[in-house]
Amino acid sequence: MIAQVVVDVIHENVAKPFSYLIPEGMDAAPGTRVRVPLGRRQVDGLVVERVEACEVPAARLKPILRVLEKYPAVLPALLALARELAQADHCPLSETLRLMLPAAMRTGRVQTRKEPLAQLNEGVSLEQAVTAQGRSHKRTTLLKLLEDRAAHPVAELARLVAAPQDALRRLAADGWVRLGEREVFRLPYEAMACEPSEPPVLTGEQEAALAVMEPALGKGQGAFLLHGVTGSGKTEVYLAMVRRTLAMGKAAVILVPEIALTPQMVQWFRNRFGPGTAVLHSRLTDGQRFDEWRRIRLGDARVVIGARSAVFAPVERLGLIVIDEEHEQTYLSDRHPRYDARRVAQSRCAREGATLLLSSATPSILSFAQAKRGDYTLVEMPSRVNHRPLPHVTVVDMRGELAAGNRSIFSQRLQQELKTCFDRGQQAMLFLNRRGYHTFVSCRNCGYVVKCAQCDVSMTLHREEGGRADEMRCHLCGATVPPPTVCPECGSAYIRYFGSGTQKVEEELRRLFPAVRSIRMDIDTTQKRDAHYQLLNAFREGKAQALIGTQMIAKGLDFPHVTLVGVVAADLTLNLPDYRAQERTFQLITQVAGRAGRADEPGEVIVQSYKPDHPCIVAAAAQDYRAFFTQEFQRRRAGLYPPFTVIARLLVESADPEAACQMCDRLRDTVEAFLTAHPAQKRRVLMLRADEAPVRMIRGKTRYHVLLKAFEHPDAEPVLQLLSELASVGDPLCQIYAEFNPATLI
DNA sequence: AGCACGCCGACT
DNA sequence: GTCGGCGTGCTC
Repeated sequence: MIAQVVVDVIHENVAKPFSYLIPEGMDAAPGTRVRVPLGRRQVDGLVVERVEACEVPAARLKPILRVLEKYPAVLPALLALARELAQADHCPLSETLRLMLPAAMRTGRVQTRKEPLAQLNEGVSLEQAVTAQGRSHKRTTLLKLLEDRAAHPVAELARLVAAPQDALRRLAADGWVRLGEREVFRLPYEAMACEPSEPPVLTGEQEAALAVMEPALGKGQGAFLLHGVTGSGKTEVYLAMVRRTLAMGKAAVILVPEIALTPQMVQWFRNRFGPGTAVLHSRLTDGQRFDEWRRIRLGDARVVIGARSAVFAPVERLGLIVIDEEHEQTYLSDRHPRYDARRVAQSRCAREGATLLLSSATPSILSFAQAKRGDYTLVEMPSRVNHRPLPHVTVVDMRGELAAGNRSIFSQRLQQELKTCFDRGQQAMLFLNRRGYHTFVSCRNCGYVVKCAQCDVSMTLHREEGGRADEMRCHLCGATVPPPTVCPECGSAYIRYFGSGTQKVEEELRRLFPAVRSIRMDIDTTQKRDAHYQLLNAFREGKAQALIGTQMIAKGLDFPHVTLVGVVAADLTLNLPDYRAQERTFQLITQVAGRAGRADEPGEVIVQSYKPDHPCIVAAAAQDYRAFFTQEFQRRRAGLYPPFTVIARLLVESADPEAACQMCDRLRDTVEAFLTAHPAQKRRVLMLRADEAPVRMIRGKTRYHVLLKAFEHPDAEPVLQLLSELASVGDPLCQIYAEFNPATLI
C-alpha cells in the first residue's frame, strides 16, 4: 500500500502530496500524522489518502518511518473540509490542515501530563503485608489506605501521609504495591463552581422555536437563523437543542464571538451537562488546549464551547453547531488562511449531517437576507422572557450640551440617570468603543499631530497604569513614545488633547461620583490570563457599581442588577470608511442597550449622539431590527454593496513606497486588460479604485489597494479567480493579498 | 522550508 | 592550492 502524505512544511515547492510506502503492519489510515523522510531530513506529515499505485517509480519510494499517534488526528470529514478550504482560498493543503490540530501537537513541546498511581498488588493479603512492614508506621498506613484495591493517585495519598513517595517505592520494590500512572487533563476553568441546574419551564416563544428546529435536528439536517431580541432567552434554546443532540448520541459545538463570553457560557453548560463540556479559545495555555483537543477527539467531551477556531473541533458524530451572536466580526479570521467560521460551519453541517443554528438579536444583513431568500429557516423570538419590557432608550443630542455650557463627556441627562441608578444601589454600564485617555494630541500653534512613525494614524494618550508611565500608543502596531511637553515641530508649549477613551470615562465618573467604584474592561485591562473572568465576576458580585468598557462589554453578558446603560459616543463607528459602518453601529447600540433591565427592574438606556436624527441611530434607539434591515437593505441595493455585490480587494504592501505604487498600477492594468478582453465580465464588474489604502502605512509598510465590486457569485467567478492568481504574483519587494468581502477596508 | 550541489575570491 | 560566499534546484 502507498500513502499520499502532505508534509507539514508551508512552501509552494512542497505543497503537493508525496508518496510513501506503508510498511507491513503499520496502520496509516487517512488523517494519521506520520514521520517521513524528505530529502536528507525527516519531517512530520499527514496521510491524506491511501492508494494501490502511483506515478512515482517504485524504486524512488521511501517508507513511512513511524506513525506519530495511534489514531488519525484529523477525522475524515475534517480532512475533506481542509481540502475544500484550501481550494476555495487557493492555499496549500498543509495550511488548512494546520487549523485542525492544536499547535502543541505539531511542535511537540507540550507533553501529556501523567499522574502517578499506587495500587495494592494482586494476590497480596493485607495482613501479610502489614506484618512484613514491622515497625514502619508510614508503610502500614499506606497499605491500609490501599486496602480497597483501587488505584489511588499518589497526590491524594500525599494529603493523608506526608511524603509517601519513598515508602511507596520501597513497597513496590518488595512486591506489595504496584505503581502506575494515568493521564490527567489540564482543564480550563477547573475552579469554576458547578451548580447543577435543571431546565426551566420554557416560554411559549422558546417552545415554538424548538418545535420548528427539533424535527430537523432529529434528521440531522437544517440551517436556522434564530432572531431573538436581547433577553429573549436564546441560551435556553441552545441548551435544549444540545440536550436533544446529546440524547441522540451526537455531539454539539457552540461558537461564541469572544473569550469574554466563554466563561459565562461554559458555566451555563457545565451546570446543565456536567464536566463533559470542553473549551477551546486562544487564551488557553498550549497544554490546556492540547488536552481539551484530545478530550474532544477521544470522545470524553461531547459539548464544545469555543471561539472561531472551535468550528474545527475534532468531534465525531456531529449533531449541532450553534453560532451565538452570528453577526460578530470575530467569525472572520484575520489571519491566513482567511475563513468565515459561519461558512465553514455551514459546510461542515451539510457534510456531516448536522443542524446549523445561527443566532443573534441583530443578525448580519447578509445572514438575514439569506434567510429571506430561503437559505436559512428564520425563527423569531420577539419578546423578552417573563414579558419584561425592552429597555427604554433616550437619545441625547450632544450638540446641545456644549451650547448649554456642559463640557463633560456625560450629558446632563446621563449624569442624572447615573445618580438615580447609584442612589438606588443598582449597577450601570458605560460603553465607549475607544480605549485610552485622549485619542489625539496636537499643537495649537502649528497644528502638529503626534503620529506613529511606522503607521499613518495618530497616537493615543494612555494615562499611567499598571506600572507604565503616561505614554502615547499606536493602536495599530503598539509602538509607544513619551507624551510631548513642547511641540517637536515649533517648540510651542501649547499642546492640546482631544477625544476621549475609556480611561477618560473612568476618570470622569470618579470625578462626578467619588464614592462609586468602577471596573474598566478593554484590551489594556484584560491582558492577563483570566482577567476577563475575574473582572466580570467582580462586577457580578457587586464589588463595583459601574462597568466601563469597549465593545467587549456590549454583547451577550447577563447582569441582573444593571438597570442603566450609557452609550457615551454612539456615532464613533458610524464615521468609518466602510459600507458596514451603519450595520455595526446599529448592532453595537442595540446589543449594549440589551444589557439593561434583564431582571425585575426596568432598564434605562441613554444614547449620546451628535447625529440623533441619523436613521441608524433612530432605528437602534427603537431597537427595531426590521426597520433597520429594510432601510439598510435598500441602501445596499442602491449603492451596489453586498449582498448585492461581492467586494473584492487586492491589498499591496511594501517597505518601498515606490514599489507598492508601481505594483498597484500593474495590478490595475492587468485587471483592466482582463475586463477589456472579456466584455461579458466587464458588465458584471466595477473597478472602484486603485490607489492608496485609507491607512496609507502600517508597521512601516506602504499600502495600496485595488477595490472591485463584482455582481454575484458565480458570474464573478472568473474575476475572483483572476484576483486570487494576482495575489500569488511573485515580487521580492511587495506582498499582495486578495480578500473577498474583507473584514475591514482600512 | 531545508539542505544539497555548484562555481568564484582571500587565506594557510 | 583550500575554505567559504550564498545562487539554483530538489525532496516521494
